[in-house]
Amino acid sequence: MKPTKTYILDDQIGHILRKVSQRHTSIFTSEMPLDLTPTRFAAMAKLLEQGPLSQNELGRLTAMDIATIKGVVDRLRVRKLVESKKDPKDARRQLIKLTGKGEDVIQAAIPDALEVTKQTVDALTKAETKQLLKLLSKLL
Amino acid sequence: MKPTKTYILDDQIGHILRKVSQRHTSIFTSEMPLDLTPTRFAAMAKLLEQGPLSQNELGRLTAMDIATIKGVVDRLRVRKLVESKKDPKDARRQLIKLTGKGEDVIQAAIPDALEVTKQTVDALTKAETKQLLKLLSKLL
DNA sequence: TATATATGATTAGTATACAAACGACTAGAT
DNA sequence: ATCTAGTCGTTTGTATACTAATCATATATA
Repeated sequence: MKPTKTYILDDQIGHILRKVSQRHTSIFTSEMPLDLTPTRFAAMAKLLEQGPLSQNELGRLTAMDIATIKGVVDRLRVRKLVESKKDPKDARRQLIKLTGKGEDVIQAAIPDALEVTKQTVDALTKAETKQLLKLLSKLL
Repeated sequence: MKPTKTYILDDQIGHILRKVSQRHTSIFTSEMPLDLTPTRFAAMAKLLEQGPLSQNELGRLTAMDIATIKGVVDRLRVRKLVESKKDPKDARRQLIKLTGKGEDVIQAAIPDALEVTKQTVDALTKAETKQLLKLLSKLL
């Protein structure tokens, strides 16, 4: 008789990753006083870091699919946090850049985001956090 | 003059978690030959583990919001992988259970899911994997 | 130059994910 | 017995996330 393989969902790395990500999102939502989601924040933080980028570039740098980044940029544009204009060098591209308001918002949000990171790894020592980041990075 | 805090997106635990989760989902999608998403698989695996459960219970055990688990169960029901009936003990509840087909499908999928887990942590030694799971579990 | 290939962006469709508001029902306290 | 607090489930709305199809534009190369 063929033995049934045991499969305990809660022991699987994928399920654990999902739950840890959920907790992070939850911390982000409760700690971020501005109307910013994790992805909207990520897009703006990357624009602050890198300056104007094409939409696809921004997506690649924030690990968002081209369809996903489009929605994120659209919602940021509605809120006047970013604006886009044609790239004079390449007619296919839309250059996305922070507005003045967008820059103010992201600057104001960064301390809160650092606090989110801090709270997320609250249960770990500094050494454990470093080790965790090292191990996770190996999985990319 | 107030110094601008540096914020490097790629160093933040939340962003790294998101990317690792994306990679896991991608492995799942390519390795799973059946028409199963990670959440559909998780719901069925938990039903196999625990037997019939109410919809809300199933959601809690799989870390899905009540609105999310509803959609997942609906889609599983359309595919005749689960069925629901009134709980005779509590008129509010719908008891969700695997169908015969559902049981066959989840049993067949388990080896593939174990392979997904294996590939996800491929870059780590056994000891590193154990350490990673331990650290992640502390964050829950 | 002509063409093949690659890249940028949009759209449609499916599937999570969560908040908020609602109605139905249970169980515990009084 | 009734009131109340909590639970179960649905629905609506917003926001990711990815696939596939499509179209426009660039670039490389034959």
